[in-house]
Amino acid sequence: MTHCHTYIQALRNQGYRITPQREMIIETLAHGDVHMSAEEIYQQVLQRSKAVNLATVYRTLDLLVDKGYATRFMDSDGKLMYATEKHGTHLHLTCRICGNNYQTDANLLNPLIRQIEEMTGFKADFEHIALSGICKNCLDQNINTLKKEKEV
Amino acid sequence: MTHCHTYIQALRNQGYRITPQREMIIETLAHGDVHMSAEEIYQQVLQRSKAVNLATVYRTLDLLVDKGYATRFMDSDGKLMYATEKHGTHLHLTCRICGNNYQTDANLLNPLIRQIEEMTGFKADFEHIALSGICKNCLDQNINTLKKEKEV
DNA sequence: TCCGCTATTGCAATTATTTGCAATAATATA
DNA sequence: TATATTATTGCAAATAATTGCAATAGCGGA
Ligand SMILES: [Mn+2]
Ligand SMILES: [Mn+2]
Ligand SMILES: [Zn+2]
Ligand SMILES: [Zn+2]
Repeated sequence: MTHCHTYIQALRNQGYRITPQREMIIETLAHGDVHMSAEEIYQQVLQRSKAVNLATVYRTLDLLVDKGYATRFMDSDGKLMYATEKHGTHLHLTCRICGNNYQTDANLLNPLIRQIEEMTGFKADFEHIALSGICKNCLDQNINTLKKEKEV
Repeated sequence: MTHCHTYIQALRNQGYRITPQREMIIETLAHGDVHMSAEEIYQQVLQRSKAVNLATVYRTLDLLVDKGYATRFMDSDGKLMYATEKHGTHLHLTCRICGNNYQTDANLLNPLIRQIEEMTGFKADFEHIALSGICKNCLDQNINTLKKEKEV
C-alpha cells in the first residue's frame, strides 16, 4: 500500500471522482522522481495509456497542490515542477551566482512554522520551500566583488 | 534620490548598459505597487514611451531577480509577480482553503536564515517568501472535516 | 444493473512567458 | 566628437500553462 493510494482515497472521500487519468497521474508523480514537470508526468503516463491529455495532467496537479498533497515550484529554467510531500519535505537553496541547487534538512523550518502558528494561527504546510541567495563557494570567490557592489 | 537609482547605478557598475527601457522599467517597479506583473509594468511604461517591448520587460525583470534586487512569486492565479526588496521584505501566507493572503512580519525569517548560514554557509536573501497552509478562520470552521480527512 | 446527474475529460483556442536573430544603440577609446 | 565593439532591443516564432465548451464517464440511487 503506497502513499499514492492515500491521496486517491482522500480525494474520493471528499467527493472527487476517481478516473483512470487521475490514478495514473498521481501514481506516476508519487512513484517517480522527487521533482517532475507536467510534461514528464504526461510522457510517462502516455506509455501506460493513450487516454491522457496534458491539460488533464495540469488540472490534476493543480488539484493535488490545492489539497496540499503536492507542492509546486519553479526550477531555474522557469518551468513548474511538482513533488508529493511524501517524497520528503524540501528546503531548496538556489545560488544566484552559480545557479547550483542545494538541499537542506527541512526540519530547519519547524521553528519558523511553529512561531507563525503561535503568532497568527496560520498553520503553514511543512513543505517545499525555495530560498535564493549566495552559496559558500561563490561567497568566498566573489567576496571582493560583492563588497564593491554593496558600497554603491 | 530614490532606490531605483541605486539599482541602476549598481547595474552600471557591473558593466550592464543603462538603456531608457531599463530605467523606465526599474523606476516603474520601484515606485509602483508592491507587487506588479510584467504586463502591469509594461502598460505603465507604455504611457511614458512607446519604446518598450514586453519581452524587454520580462528580460529586465529577470535581470533584477538574478541580481537579487527584486523577487518573483506566483500569485494565486498562476501569474508571476515582481517586487523590489526595497518595498520591504515579505512573508506571505496563502490559505489553501479560502485563498486569502496574509502578510506577516518578515523578521520571523531571521532565525531561519541565520541557522542556514551557520549550518551550510549559504547566505539566503532576506526576501519574499510564500508559504501555503490553512488560516485560522478556515481551521476553526473546518476542524471536523479536516479531522475526517486525516483519518483516511 | 440501469439511469440520471454532473464532475471530468479532450480538444482547440487563449494567454503567459521565453527565445533566436538581425537591427540598434550604449559605452569605451581615440 | 567620431568609431569600433558588443550588449540590448524589437519582432516574430516557440514553448509553457490555462481555459471554454461539448462530449464522456464516474458514482449514487432506483
Ligand atoms: Mn523540491
Ligand atoms: Mn510579496
Ligand atoms: Zn554558488
Ligand atoms: Zn483561509
